[in-house]
Amino acid sequence: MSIVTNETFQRDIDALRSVIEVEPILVIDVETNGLEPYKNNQICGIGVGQTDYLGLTQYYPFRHHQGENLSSDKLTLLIDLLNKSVKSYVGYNLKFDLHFLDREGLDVLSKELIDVIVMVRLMEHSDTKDLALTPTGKRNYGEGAIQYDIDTKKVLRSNKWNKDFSMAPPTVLGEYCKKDVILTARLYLDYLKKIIKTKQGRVFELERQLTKVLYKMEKQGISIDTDYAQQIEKLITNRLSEVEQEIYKLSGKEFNVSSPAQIGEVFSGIGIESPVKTPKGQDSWSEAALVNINHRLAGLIRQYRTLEKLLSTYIEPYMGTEVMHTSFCNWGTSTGRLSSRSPNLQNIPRNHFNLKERSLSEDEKNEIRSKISATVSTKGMSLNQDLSDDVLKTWSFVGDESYDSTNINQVSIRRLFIPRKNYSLVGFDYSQMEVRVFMSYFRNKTIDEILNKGDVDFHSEAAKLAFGVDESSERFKEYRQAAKAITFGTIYGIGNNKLSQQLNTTPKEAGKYKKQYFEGMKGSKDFFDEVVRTVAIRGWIKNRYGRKYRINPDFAYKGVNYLVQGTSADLLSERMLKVDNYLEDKKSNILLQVHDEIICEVHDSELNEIPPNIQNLLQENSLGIPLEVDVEVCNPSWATKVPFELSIEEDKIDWTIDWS
DNA sequence: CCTGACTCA
DNA sequence: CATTTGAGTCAGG
Repeated sequence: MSIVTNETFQRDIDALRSVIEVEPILVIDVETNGLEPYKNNQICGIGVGQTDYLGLTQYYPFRHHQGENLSSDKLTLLIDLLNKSVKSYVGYNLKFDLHFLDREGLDVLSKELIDVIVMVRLMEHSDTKDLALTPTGKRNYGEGAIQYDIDTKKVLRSNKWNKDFSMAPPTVLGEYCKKDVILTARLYLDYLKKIIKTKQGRVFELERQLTKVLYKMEKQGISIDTDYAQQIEKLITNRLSEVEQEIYKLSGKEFNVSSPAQIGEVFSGIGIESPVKTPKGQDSWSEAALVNINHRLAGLIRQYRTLEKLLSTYIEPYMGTEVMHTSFCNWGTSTGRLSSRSPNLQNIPRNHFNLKERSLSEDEKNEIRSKISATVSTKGMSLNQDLSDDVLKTWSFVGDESYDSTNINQVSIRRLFIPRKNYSLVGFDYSQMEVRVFMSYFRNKTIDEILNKGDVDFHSEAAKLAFGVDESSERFKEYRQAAKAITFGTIYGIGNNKLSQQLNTTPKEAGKYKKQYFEGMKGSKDFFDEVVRTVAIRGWIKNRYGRKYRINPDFAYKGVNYLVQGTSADLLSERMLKVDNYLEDKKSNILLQVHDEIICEVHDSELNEIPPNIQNLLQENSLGIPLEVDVEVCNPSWATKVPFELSIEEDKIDWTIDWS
């Protein structure tokens, strides 16, 4: 009997105390009334267990809407015991549970945190997407091991308790929670062995420490300018209905502009078919298709989609939110990158948007034409006709990174993100990180010369090496573009077909460019071939941090991408531990990570000292790759970036020096 | 190539 | 009828 009641509490907590005394490591899982610890959700009960899953498991119910809850003084007693005696917590997606427990007074930061889902990621096949507890249990131990989950979910649903688990009685939810604890413990022990056996101890240690750093970032959150959110919500809604009305007018009827099927009907009504097909052969109404339709309706639909997306993804979730807390997953990707959820703060638009259509000068039209062809070529499309003025005009809503806060017709999503009082947001951005890591895999004299040039344009250097041209050549820009496409194509593992689309040439021609590139970029071909050969033979490779990738030999080319992206990711994770350690006794904090950059809040009193030190910490690395980090101050918001400069305090200036 | 959020069907 | 699922689209790297 280990659904704890008021009557058995003393005996149960004594039993718990004695197992912690023997081994101060505890598996933990909380049940809650929702998924948002920083909004109104709370725990309704706490499950604990030994890592030996045949040992003790208990469920302490506190806030169920039916059945027997423990009195609140008992919650205090339990938390006190944990704070005093436990050294390590083990959990499945552990940060989630800890955010809730933190609010109940649990000491998190002085403990060792072990997230089993992170361990599972290190061992699973790279193609495995669903790492949730029950699918993982099923993969490892079969259907029987997770039957309890299926059964309980059925009960919860039939009673309509599935939206809010605290509606269920402790007898139902407690048993369920205990079984989750047991399954977590079993996975922990098994995966610990697997990680040791595959010699991934180092990368696991990195991930284990990273878990706490991410936890701190999530808890800190980032401040939102709620006034600005309200302001642009209104502006965008108004603009959206203007656009909507014009779409209805042009198409002669009202319809759901979000529905591709209905867009198809409207276009066929005015005798237009899409120049692009979906993989299934239907008419596509994607951006790449709409761009090629010389009709104002196409431009307005693009605009409508963008405005809708802004509202639903980037504005509504922020309304009335003073501080936004994301969740970083260090188990979400097959390469080892982080991902960010609810909300995703790693895909906030960089560019601003213009809400007012204006007539364009010839210069502006040409600017837009080149913007369109750039957009189109990166998506592998070609532009097959010139657009008339009324269509071109619909493009005036596309902005760039130069947000102007005084222009009331511009809106920027990054403008929502502001520093706390007495802080500045400072961005630290690796320049060409993945290219540098790629080159580091086949370092030789030629490559080292490029890597050590400092702030260099890699694509130009690659063009020079591969095609024997220099800046004086008339066609240098084309060659540079080709080199850039091949570098990224190789890193991403695209084929000649897709490469030829990006280069706007035939696959055969693309193959020729690629051959030239590999010959000029000494060592790159050997590296590429070696990766493909290894994956094809034995089905796995390891990156520079020892992270193992199990890859389907039919897609062996993916290996290069995994190595480059994964090594970059692990390198940044490793540096984040150093930065976190450095900031421990400071007022400043890391807030976000966006794959090749971190964003920190730096206290005014530390603004001269900290940015250069973080820059140095990020540039150092155990792989000896020459890395360049740009430091930019984001003031007054994330929308505006200015290169960092030391601010000189007047009393430190030596006025006796004659600068003339 | 690697993601996550939203919408429709 | 409510809920889940896959595809399509688009934001970031």
